[in-house]
Amino acid sequence: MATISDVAASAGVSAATVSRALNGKSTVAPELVARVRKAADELGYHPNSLARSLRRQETAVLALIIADVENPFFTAIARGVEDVAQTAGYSVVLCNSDENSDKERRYLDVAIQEQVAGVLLSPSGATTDLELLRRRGTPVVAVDRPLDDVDQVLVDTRQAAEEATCHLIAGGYRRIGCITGPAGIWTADARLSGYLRAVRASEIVDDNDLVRRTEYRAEGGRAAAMELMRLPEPPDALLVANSAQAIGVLEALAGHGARPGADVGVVAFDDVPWATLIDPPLTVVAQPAYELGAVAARMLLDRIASGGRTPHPPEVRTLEARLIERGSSRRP
Amino acid sequence: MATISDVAASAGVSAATVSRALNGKSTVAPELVARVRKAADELGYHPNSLARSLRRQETAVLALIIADVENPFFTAIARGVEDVAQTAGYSVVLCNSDENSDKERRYLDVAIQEQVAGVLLSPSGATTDLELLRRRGTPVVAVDRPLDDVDQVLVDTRQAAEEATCHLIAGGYRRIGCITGPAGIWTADARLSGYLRAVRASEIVDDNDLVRRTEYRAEGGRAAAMELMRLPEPPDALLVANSAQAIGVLEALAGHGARPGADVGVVAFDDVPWATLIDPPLTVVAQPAYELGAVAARMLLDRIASGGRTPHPPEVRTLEARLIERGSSRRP
DNA sequence: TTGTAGGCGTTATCAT
DNA sequence: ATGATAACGCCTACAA
Repeated sequence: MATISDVAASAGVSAATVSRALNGKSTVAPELVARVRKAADELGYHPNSLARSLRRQETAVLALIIADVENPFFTAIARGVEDVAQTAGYSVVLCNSDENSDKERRYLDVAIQEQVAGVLLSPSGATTDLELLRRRGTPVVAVDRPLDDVDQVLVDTRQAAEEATCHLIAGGYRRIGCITGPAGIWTADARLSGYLRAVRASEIVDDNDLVRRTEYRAEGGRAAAMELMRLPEPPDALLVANSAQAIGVLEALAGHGARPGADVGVVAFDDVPWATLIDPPLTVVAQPAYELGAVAARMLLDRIASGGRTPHPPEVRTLEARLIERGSSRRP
Repeated sequence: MATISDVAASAGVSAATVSRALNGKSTVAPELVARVRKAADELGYHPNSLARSLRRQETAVLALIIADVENPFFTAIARGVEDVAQTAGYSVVLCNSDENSDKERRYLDVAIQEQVAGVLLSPSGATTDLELLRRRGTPVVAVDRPLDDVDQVLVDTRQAAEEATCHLIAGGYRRIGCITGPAGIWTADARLSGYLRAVRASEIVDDNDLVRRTEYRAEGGRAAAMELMRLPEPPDALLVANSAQAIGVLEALAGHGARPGADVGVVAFDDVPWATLIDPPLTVVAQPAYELGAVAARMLLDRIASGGRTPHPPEVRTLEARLIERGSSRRP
């Protein structure tokens, strides 16, 4: 690996000049720039990013901490982040917090230790402590879930849940249940809140016992749906807050011989590729996941570029979700 | 951030002693070790990994280069890698090559430049050039797809394809088609080869025109299935090499009013969570993706630990896939 | 056993 | 505009 001094020697200048020429810093004679460029090319010189980072006290790496790598919603976010970061010359370290505050904290520690340039975080709990990052001046952007005093990119998920519930009501369903995520996870709370708002604004049954909170996994959805369907007065429709849960819910309904749409209306969050393969096809709330990641990455890069000079207060961008009506929320 | 000299000062020793004490290197007086530990704890000292890496010429980072982050098969691999790496104190940088040799090469460059400790790679083409990595002595492990002269963790995918095809033959299907990935991708070739082997060993129709190669995406699967179904003599069963393709295939079959199982037997690679949600449920070849990642990561860490002293020649581990028979490959 | 000193490759400061 | 020099934080000969 050629170093900066190799290039300097080859171009007949000092290492400092090479550095300046290659970084387009202060004014270097155009002729020297050309000579340096040529020498660097010939030697196949690439600056050692470790040394550079050590010196600059900052790496060209972003940390992306998400709750579940196996959830397509989050991988779509990751893709958005990656595409934007990539073109700006940044790498992305993907960290899987597993909806676990401890793991999340550990990854935040790693991020600090690795001196990443910025952190993208979808907080798993309410307990995220950003003090250390703040002290270092490392910018943070919250993705999909809010966080105090930092830039945020969210989905108007409450509005989406309300709309989805209204859609079920309009379809003639009257005992609508809600299966959402654990308390403390913002998206879970927001979806519940939107659901409640729609229910209460209408004449339909408002029964607390039709609400279930469970982890964002198939198993949770299955258990919740089974409980609800065993009720003396089971729901005639379900709003499901997450696609993994939806898998469990649909399995449970099948187990009960209840047909989506005809017997139990179903709307689930997140558009999944298999939504149209099942019968009837699944009505979903499609979230702009890729966009979420791309926008968040851009905000983070802006903060990084502005170098902690905080030229503007924390900003909140809210993207819209889109209801895609299919057979599972329609009586034949 | 406390540095090693802060700790040294606080413990009343030299920085060198702190380094040795904390790294458990050569013999340091037990009493001093204790004093250093205490000082380090009190100051919340964490070694600066940048400086350490610059000095050691190696980082505690693994690069994982996969073909598609949105494919659950690869995310499961990633999880396996991550879990193993994590417990060994390594971070993982996840890179998405998009089945694109250029992107792959770019990421390999990044890996070299970032001086990662090792690379896990599922090669997108046949053209992967490892010369630079080799020169640096960076160990490489191939995952899911082979690569010359390096450790490899593969699935016996040809065998699995053969078995799946035999299963279809045993089910009474006679014109079995095969939709596989692009030429040059090993898994695609191996699956085709297993399919051909089974077909040729039996008495059923062996027609080259029943084979289609297409990208590993839903769109590719859809197009291929449509073509096949429009044939004068369409297939009565399909072996599909990938779950994304399977989505397209199933959509195409539905479009043709062909029912999986009854009209067209279907077996697809990769067990997906929604396999049991569709009607009839999808017969799949379940690959041990998580295991694949975990085993590969362990092999890589072994190589790293042995520090290029190449104590053993390249090793190939082959894991078994499992056929899960469901309704889509059964005539009612 | 412990300390001293040099260097990993860059970049920023200070001269010139 | 350019060059010499120091420093980022750590590790490891080598010396004591």
